[in-house]
Amino acid sequence: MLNQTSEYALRVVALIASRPPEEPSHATELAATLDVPANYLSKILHQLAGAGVLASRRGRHGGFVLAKPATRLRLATVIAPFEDVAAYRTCLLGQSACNDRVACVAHHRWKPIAESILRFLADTTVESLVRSGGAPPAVPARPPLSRENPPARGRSRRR
Amino acid sequence: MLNQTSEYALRVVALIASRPPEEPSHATELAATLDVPANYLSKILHQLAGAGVLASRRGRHGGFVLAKPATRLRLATVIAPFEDVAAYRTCLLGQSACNDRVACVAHHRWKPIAESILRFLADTTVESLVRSGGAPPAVPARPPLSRENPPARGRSRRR
DNA sequence: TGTAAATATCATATAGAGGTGATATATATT
DNA sequence: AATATATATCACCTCTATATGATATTTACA
Repeated sequence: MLNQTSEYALRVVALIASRPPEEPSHATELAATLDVPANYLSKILHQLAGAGVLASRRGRHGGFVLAKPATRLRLATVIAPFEDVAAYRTCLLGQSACNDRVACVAHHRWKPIAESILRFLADTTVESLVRSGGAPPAVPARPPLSRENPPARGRSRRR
Repeated sequence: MLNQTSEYALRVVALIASRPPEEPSHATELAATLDVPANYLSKILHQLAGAGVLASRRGRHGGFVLAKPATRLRLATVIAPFEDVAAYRTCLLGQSACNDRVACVAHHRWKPIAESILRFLADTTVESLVRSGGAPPAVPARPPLSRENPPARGRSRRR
């Protein structure tokens, strides 16, 4: 779904966000914890610092911290340096001329899904991920797809 | 979203499906119509034939037709040879251990979206795309995002 | 002031996606 | 049987994501 680099970026930012901001995290330790190539992660961290997502400090007692509160960090912002997020707005079939007026054959069916992806990335904060951990959200503010997603007639007998 | 090859596959299958099945479509003509590299498309067509999506006939008056009715061709089937569709079921953060029990921090928020993508690919038929063309579905079963997407409250006074 | 500990940067490697070009093979028509 | 018109197949090319490894630079502290 996302490219590898974006995945690393999200994971490392979430990890940093889960730690007390007093002492910065070291690149090598982060890499070991996440089981990600250290040198590669270094460059990602550097790019995230350049993008204003992280702040870095060099030298002894250096490391990385969030550049701003996790409550104000959106997933889209974190992956923006590595991924063309806006591309999800575009045509499923990769056609340049595809919009509400001149649409590819999939446009009207695909659009709501593309929008839900974009909204997820644009609205979800790093804080909300870290806060809930792996647990289901305490207040499921949004009954996920209730009407857009009628009871799956026929083929899925879920449990 | 999809890789280039999958996009070509969907487009070419939709194009073939839009034509009378009596006379098969030629690879070179399809490539020209879709503005896709001819040699590359040839290989894709061949793979689609191998996958049972298309039927091919060699020699003069040869070409490609659908191997079964468009009503029974799902998008997921068309792209399956080129894309690991099941990967969308997996973790947004690429973590191998991520499911309802042991979840990554994004799992419970991401899951409904991943499922809507999978459902779209698994349920949508080639016929439904071709039938509607680029037009919005005749019966707009779904008022797009009225409630899920409230008027951007608050933080939007940026510039 | 020297040194250890950290980030920053440079140079290179590798595999796979996407693409090109040429040739082999099958088939309908003459 | 010959030929034109198709698909099938083979060999190769190029660029980018994903790394790997080494070195340079900054900083805190003994």
